[in-house]
Amino acid sequence: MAASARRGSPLSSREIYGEALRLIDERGVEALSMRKLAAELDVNPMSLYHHVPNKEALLEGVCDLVISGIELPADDAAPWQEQLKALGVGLRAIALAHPALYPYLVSRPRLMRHDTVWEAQNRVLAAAGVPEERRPRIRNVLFAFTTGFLLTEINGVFPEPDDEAFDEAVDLIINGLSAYGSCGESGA
Amino acid sequence: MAASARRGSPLSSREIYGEALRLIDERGVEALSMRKLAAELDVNPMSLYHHVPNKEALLEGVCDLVISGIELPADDAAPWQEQLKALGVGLRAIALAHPALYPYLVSRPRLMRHDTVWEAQNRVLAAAGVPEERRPRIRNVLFAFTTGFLLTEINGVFPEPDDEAFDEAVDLIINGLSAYGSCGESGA
DNA sequence: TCGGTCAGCCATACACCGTATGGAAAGCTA
DNA sequence: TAGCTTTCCATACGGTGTATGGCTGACCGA
Repeated sequence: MAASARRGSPLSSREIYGEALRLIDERGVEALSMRKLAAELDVNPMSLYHHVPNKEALLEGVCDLVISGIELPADDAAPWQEQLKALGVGLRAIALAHPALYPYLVSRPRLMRHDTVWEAQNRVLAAAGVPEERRPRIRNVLFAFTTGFLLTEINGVFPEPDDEAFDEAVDLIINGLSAYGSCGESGA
Repeated sequence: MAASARRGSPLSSREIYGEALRLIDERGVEALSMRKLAAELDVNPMSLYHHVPNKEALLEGVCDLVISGIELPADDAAPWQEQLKALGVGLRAIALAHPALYPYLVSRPRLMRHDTVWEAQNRVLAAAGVPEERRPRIRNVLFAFTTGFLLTEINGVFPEPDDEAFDEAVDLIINGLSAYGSCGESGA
């Protein structure tokens, strides 16, 4: 492996994705360019193309990097209302950690199809008493509501990052889901 | 007003916005460029800048154009559940009519602060029995959920445009809101 | 040790983008 | 007719993503 003329070690796609994420977090998605990224890595722009097919794939890789780092609380002992909230908090943490990337992140199916998120949300729905055959669709709705709320929050459409709005949103969903169970057999 | 060398009548910002919207609907937001737009209008690219300060403002104007065309059903006689659904249907119509623009549309405060939408949603919350002091925040949540669902649907994250998922989403919100009223004084 | 192979890197170039600048042309007012 | 304003356009600059093709140095079988 020919080392870069300017760097000691050769590039890796992991390193590229990491630096791209850093740039996005710092200056926004549209400020990211292959040239700037290459400069930041002390490398010729075209060198990136030996590890990443194009910019689209670069962003995809950055999304994967973030998604792979998701850690969701999985406390099956807790009542489903608390689990639901914990799930929301987990997703919100990602949104707040990478607000610039988040709109891009939720605009592709990757996050939605992520196993950890899928299973966690499905588990909550089961605990809430949602009949199995309705779970997939309701879980899609739940996902859409969650990311939609976070997007709106991130985009600054709310007056400001608003913890109370978040609580209100969680409550609204909890109340909504309660009706799907056997009419009131809630835990907590 | 000097007429264009190539066209009969002079440009107008309205005409520019309209054509831009057409291009966006046809080929997507990122396919829109000042040059292509000018070509479509049979005009020199720089001519656009006499009616629109920059591309950012162009998109803003396109959003305003779409928003100004919103027609929401305002049937106060109907039970709030039906009004809520009608509201959702109205917003969904915009999303489905301009799927390419929609993500851009909801990423800025314009739509959220739109009077017609604001008042209609607030009215529904009032009819649902939500206490007045909690209405603004809950209406923000409602807005976020609605646009979030539509965004997810538009982005093709769902298997396909899914009317049943939409119904499920509406039901979930209705159930959620019902808990805010006087515990069960629902119409219809 | 030698020669071949090849992954990794880079220089150049192309087409496209948004738009700053400044000048030409057409209409209105006086 | 003179001047002013509005509209339009030609040119140019610095940025973008990336196609193309050449270089270089590490590895490997002989």
